[in-house]
Amino acid sequence: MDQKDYELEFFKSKGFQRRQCRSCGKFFWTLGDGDTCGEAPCVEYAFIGKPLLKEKKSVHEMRESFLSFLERNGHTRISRYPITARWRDDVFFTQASIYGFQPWVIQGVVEPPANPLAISQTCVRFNDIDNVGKTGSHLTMFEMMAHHVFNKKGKEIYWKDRTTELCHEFLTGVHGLDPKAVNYSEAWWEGGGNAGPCLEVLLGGVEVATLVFMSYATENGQQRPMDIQVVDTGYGLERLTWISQGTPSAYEAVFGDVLDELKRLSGARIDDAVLAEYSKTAGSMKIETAADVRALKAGAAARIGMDADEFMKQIRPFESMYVVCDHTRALMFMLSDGVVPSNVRQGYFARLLVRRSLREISQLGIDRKLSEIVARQIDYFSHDFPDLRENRDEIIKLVDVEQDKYRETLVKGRGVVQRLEASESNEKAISEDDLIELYDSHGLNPEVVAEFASKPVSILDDFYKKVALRHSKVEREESAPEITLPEGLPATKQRFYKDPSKYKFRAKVLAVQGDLVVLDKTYFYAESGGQESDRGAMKDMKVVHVDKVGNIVVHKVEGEMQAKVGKQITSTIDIDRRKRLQRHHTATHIINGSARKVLGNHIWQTGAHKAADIARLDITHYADLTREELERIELLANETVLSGTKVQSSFMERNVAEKRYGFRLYQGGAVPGKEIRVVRIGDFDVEACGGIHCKNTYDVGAIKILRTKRIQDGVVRLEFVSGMPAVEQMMGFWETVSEASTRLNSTPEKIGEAVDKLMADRKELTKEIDAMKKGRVGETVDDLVQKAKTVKGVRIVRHVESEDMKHLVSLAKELIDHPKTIAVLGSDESGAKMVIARSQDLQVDCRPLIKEAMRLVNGSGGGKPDFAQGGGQDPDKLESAVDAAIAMITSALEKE
RNA sequence: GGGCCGAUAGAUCAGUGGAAGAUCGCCUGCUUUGCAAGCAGGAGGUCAGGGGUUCAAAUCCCCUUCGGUCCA
Repeated sequence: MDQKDYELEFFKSKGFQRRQCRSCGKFFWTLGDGDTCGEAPCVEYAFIGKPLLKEKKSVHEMRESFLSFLERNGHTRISRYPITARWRDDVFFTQASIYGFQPWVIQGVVEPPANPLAISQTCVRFNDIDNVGKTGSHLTMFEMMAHHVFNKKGKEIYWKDRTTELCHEFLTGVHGLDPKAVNYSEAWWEGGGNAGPCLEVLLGGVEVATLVFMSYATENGQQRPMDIQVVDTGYGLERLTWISQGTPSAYEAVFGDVLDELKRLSGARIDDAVLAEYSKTAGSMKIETAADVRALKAGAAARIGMDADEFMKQIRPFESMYVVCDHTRALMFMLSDGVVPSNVRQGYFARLLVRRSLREISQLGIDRKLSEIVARQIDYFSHDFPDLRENRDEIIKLVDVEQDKYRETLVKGRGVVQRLEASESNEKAISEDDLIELYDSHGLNPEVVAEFASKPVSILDDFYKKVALRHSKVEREESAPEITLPEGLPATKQRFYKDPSKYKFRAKVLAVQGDLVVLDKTYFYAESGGQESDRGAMKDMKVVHVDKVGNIVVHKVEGEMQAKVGKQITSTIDIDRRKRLQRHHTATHIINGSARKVLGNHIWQTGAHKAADIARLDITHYADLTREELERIELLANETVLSGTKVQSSFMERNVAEKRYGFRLYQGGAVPGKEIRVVRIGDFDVEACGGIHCKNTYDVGAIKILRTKRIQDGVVRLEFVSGMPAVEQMMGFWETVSEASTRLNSTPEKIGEAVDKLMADRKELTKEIDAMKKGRVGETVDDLVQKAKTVKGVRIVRHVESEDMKHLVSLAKELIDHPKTIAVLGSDESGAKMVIARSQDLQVDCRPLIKEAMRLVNGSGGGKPDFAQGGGQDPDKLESAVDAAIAMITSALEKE
């Protein structure tokens, strides 16, 4: 950290002084005369009960005051990005306002939607989920308000001074904060491969904003200056709102109606002073285990001279209500933005929120569906987020489905716990290992297990740490090495949007690297958005693949290199392939639109792939598709094809497009940039998409859905074909069916009946065969008993035939029902098989006998003393093995 | 993406290498005015699929598929 980074003109001109916190040692800038930095734990919350801003604001008012203040100061207000960061593969959720601009805008690949801009970005973070409700300020979902500037060389807009000035003006000018009450502390920020100095804006014990000046990119542990210097601010909407109201906790300030409703339903009461005291202490402590929380609460209780148990009893329901408020708000935004609860990835976090909320609601004794509380959240927030109202029914449906799934898990879990208790050999209670297993494998947390168990269960404080130990960390696999191109190549001019029917063109070769060719312009479509690349020819070389590296198009060729840098070269595109890809891409949009119309507004694309011969689309949905739903989707898709609707692809201002079509645009993930390409199929489907499409739905020809598959909980994959492949598929089906029906001596229409008949016949035959076999055993038994030789009053039955083991066993069982009988049976079917069995009135141990006899056929055997089975490899020696066994039995009997 | 648990009759589940089981449900008969219940009998299985080990695999090992669950 370099002190010069923080010596701002703004500070000097206003008379700020640089001081060092006597408690934590941090340096900070201030107009006041305090000697601490101004953040807990160095100071206590100073605003509880005495708000620092001139007026109390709700979250709605605070957000609006921030955004309009920036608008007045030359910023363009843009809409929030979805909470699920579909445009990135390194994170699941939008965790900060800057996420919407990473990586492309920050790297300079695409232009920002506006510059400078103002935004209030919905974010979720799950790392502190255990602290939610307990600390008074932690939230899983929050809004990060921000002004961002992207400064290119020679086109600087503003940097540290103006940023800090805006912040200071917002707090003191707009909200009447005493200029002496705010400190700006020096810090260093790092994240997502970038770094830079930052100022933490500290106020009343709380950090209300961070002003980051992103300056460096970290590569291989080295820092180099970024091409674009980024102002990355982040203002905590909830914290500012809290400070403006001075309530005992942030939750009391943020959740308004919803919290009131929960208080009414639960009937819980608490003295504000108790809450305030708890909040003050909670804010200054790091919570790691359940024991920490207990110590914290005991401390707070002592300070207000209250009994610790009584304090806990009062606090507990409030913690539960805060958790429910926070979780349901986060859930509402996640579900609205297209997360479907699931057991993996993003969906898991939605599930987590639902299950945690349900447990707290049951703790509170509130007998309401979770969706009813979520509905209150929607009502409270939909004025500022109209898409919430639009998706209301879907959100509620998803919550209800998820609540049902948890109920099922609990029903199953109850059975597991009961069986576990029943199987415990002694009277021991459920062990710690059992608890971990039940949680990790069956989703039952210890509290739930304790409820199900008949005996008391002891729960350790470090339970969740023990669970974490079972999940060893695995190194992330490195992705394939990137293609390295010569420095300084200009962006390739991509011409296919302008003239998608141009299949032959000349262009200048800019670079050749191995089998890769870069041109100054191209009509080849590079693989992106799930659409495979074009193929074709470049002079006599085959173009086998086309990729985009940054904004440079790279053609991979096969054959002797004919491209020469600086020379023109002629290329042709494989027209048939291109047309198939176009059809499949347009068909994908049509299927997506059909699925949403049939299944509901929660349907989002979560993946797609368009090849020349088949396409697939993954959609978010909470259940398998029924046959009827599938048929309706396919029917609607084909009706849309036949409607002959124009497919319009055009570039639009991002803000205009969002205003007109909403977030639905971003099916394939948010597309950054000032201008986005919008593909619109009438009123049926509108998506931001860079792919090449048909001009009219007619051109798609036909769509045939081949199969659907639930690829994970919450995601359904549809595989389909369009155009000629659709016709080919249908012809193929027909051929298979008619051939099969011919073989069954039937017709395609009656093939079902024919199969039924065949199956019935088969079953009957199997039964008859079994019955016949059984009958024969009965016939043989008497015969064999008659013929048996007798040694000292014991019958020894000898029988060798060619039957399966099952037959030998049932024969032996019948034989030894006779008194004083030993059966020695052999079979040479698939190797040598043998059974030696005796009636209950004899003492001979059959096991050594069979072992010894089977040694002769290169095998072994065993079983019970009265019934032994064995076998070996040499059927030729079976007879002598049987004889050997009988000889052993005979000599044993004679010795007695 | 990773860890763990699991897949046996229509359902819920037993079954530690030697003939595939229980309970509920289903069918038939008896009983009853009818229903519930009871009694007697019966049907119902690719032990998820594929390899391997073994004389012998539902059972042990490997792979695949599917489900559940925890974590990222």
